[in-house]
Amino acid sequence: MAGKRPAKLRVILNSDDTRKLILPDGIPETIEQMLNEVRKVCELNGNFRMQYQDRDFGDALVNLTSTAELEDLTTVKVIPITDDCSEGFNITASNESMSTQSDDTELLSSSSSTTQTQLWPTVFEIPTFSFETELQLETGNAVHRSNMERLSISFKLKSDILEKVAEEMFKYKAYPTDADFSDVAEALIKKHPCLSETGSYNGCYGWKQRLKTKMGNYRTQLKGIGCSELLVNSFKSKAPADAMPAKNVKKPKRVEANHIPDIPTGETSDKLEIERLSLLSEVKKRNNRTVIKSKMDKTFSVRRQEIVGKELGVEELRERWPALFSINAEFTRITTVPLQPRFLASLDKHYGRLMEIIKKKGGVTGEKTRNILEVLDHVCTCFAYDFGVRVYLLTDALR
DNA sequence: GTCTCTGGCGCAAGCCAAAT
DNA sequence: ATTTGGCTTGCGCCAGAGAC
Repeated sequence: MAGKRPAKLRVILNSDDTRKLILPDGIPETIEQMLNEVRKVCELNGNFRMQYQDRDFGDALVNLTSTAELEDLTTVKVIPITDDCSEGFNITASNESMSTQSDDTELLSSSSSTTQTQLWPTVFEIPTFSFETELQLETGNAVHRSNMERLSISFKLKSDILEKVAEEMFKYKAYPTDADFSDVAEALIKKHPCLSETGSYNGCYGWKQRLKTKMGNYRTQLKGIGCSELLVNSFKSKAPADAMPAKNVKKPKRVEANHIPDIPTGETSDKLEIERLSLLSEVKKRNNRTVIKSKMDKTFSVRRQEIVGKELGVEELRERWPALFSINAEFTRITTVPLQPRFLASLDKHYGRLMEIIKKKGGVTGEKTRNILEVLDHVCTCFAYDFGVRVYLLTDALR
């Protein structure tokens, strides 16, 4: 809100440099005046633009397009613009945590609440916390620099840190690995040394464990509000009527080629046959991944019964379960691991070639084919169970 | 106005089953 | 035996109601 009342703003230049900007004449009326004021007080050179913490979005940083958005005690952030129009921090430290992420990326990622659209970063960037938390961390870091004293962490502080970091991690992965958690915990301690802990070799083991717990709780929370890709993995989604429904659809162990799970409670072979028939038409529709995914999940048990019990041939199986032979859809269905398009394309190619060989000759053996099978088998072991069906069939066909 | 009680809610951590 | 992930538990915060 522009006005003539004196105002104070918190200006973030980088992680180690946050300043207080006093505006005796109030918040300027134009962006240009605002930029000049910051440039003068903070002694900045070069071009930059600004973002501010928007209360409407839980204090997330939003591009500043009008000074009317600002009020007394607002936190703003300076985003330098280099000559080639790309953004980077040439004012001070170039590795500042938020600097390399453009706000466009931030906006896109925050709007994508149910999918991980970005690859895990080489260097994980710790997000900006709430004003209160940042203030405490800033003070804590200053104390830590002078006497190595660690910050006493309140419940609220811990909670805010875990929440924001979990949100940031979720942008990349719903199920981060142990190594990912290590990366993030280390990044957290690196950015805020006052958070380091005694009792572990790198001072961040506790944070790693807390983040694991938080991520689990965060997933539960998201499931509660209907995050589809997490619901797929929950026990309840497999058989809602039972308290421990996972018992009803037993997952196969590794390399368990003859795995046959029971039909879930509340389902019958007839009902699942109807689902199978509807799948035949669903696979012909475009952009129908969600429906196919759901129906394929539902019919997993009967499918396995056919494959293992009835020993269907490849062609017959293809006719009955066409979705099983659509690699992209199937892979996306059975795994939450975001796969790179190149990787998928390569698998698609291998799989296509194998199918061609089998179709033309049947029972073909050979070194190349075996190598391809090895790749597929590895992928099946690493990523999925249902996909193993294909490897099982192909192995069978090549005998 | 303020103090106390209470119920609801959110959270981190504990627990347990399943997978490896 | 260890790890992983979902579900449960218990603690603490907070808002609202009621007593003084």
